[in-house]
Amino acid sequence: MERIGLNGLSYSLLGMLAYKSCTGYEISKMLEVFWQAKHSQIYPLLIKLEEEGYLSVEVVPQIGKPDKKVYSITALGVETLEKWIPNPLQESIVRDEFLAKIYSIWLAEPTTAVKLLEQRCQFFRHKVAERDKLITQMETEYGDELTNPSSPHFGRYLLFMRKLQMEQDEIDWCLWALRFFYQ
Amino acid sequence: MERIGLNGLSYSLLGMLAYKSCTGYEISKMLEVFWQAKHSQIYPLLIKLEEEGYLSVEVVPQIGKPDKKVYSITALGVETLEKWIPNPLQESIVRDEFLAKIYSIWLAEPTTAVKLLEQRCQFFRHKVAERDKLITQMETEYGDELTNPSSPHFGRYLLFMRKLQMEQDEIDWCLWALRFFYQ
DNA sequence: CTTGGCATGTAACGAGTTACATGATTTG
DNA sequence: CAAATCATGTAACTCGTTACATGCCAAG
Repeated sequence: MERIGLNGLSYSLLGMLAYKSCTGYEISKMLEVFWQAKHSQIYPLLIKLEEEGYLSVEVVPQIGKPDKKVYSITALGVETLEKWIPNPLQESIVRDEFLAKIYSIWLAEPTTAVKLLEQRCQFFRHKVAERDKLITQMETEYGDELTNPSSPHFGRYLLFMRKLQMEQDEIDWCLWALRFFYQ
Repeated sequence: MERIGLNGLSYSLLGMLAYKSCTGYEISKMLEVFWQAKHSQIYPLLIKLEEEGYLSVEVVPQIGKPDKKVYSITALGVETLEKWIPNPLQESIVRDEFLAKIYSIWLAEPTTAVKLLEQRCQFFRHKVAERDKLITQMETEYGDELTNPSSPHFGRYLLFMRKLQMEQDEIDWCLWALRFFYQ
């Protein structure tokens, strides 16, 4: 089963840049939503995608800061993205130490187990709060555009709502699991 | 930030073997729940963990099939697992091509977009059905043990319920997203 | 005056996938 | 008779992380 074309990270970068032009630095901050990668992987890949014609680059000199390289997607890049969407879906990759710990939680002291669950709950409460703020911002800024399937904001909106739901769900489950320790 | 001790996959293997002894082949089938890995990664790691004293191994000759190696966790293995649980949580790794496609979905034809969402929905319906069957099986087999925090079945139960919820949620979200294409 | 943010890159290493290799039994 | 299941392993490769490298500015 040979993988043709680009890899998942490349498509993610193209997708981000189709929404708007930005620097590698900005991408590395925003990419966390669906494909976390470190800058050491992103920068070389942007260079490669630019060399292959999927992206164009403009160097913006700055004072007091290093120059920045603003990448934009090319016509070839957009075409490549569009062709990728109907391709068969790869199974998603999830590697979650927390779930691994849950599997072994019967070995832990109840206090340790409770701490683990409460920690996770706390973590996701913060996530939900942040996400909520972002979504409200988007709603006031773009309104009806968000639910229009051909607006560039649509995909972003769907994704953010999905993440919010995931995070709220994680909290619900933690609270459900904690009940077994209090009775 | 140096990582001490074993890696996530190693702990996952120890966790599985703490529940019950099994072969690398069996592990590779069950591991999908929280840490997918191919047999080519699992077999060498089991050998390494055995050499380091976390596991013991018994070779079971078989007729008509290759001999199998049944691994069991040692006292050192259990101790190591127990110490790992209270350690600070690593952030979970999610790399999901589907979410990346959602981000770029505004570029696709509506029919392509709808197909993508329906495919995903279908895929998770199957998952839910399978998971449901497994959970019902566990419930009839182990009953109250499932909700007892010190039973070996407890972690497994929590995990399976979490996965079920995740899968049902994915369906709900797909249906929600599909609505924007029908009006 | 130190921590964090902005901004980009390379080198060495560890983690994970794909393909190669073998071989009997059962099921369609 | 082909495909799937059981069962284990190695080699070559790609992907991803950690650490190294640089340097200015703003805030506490």
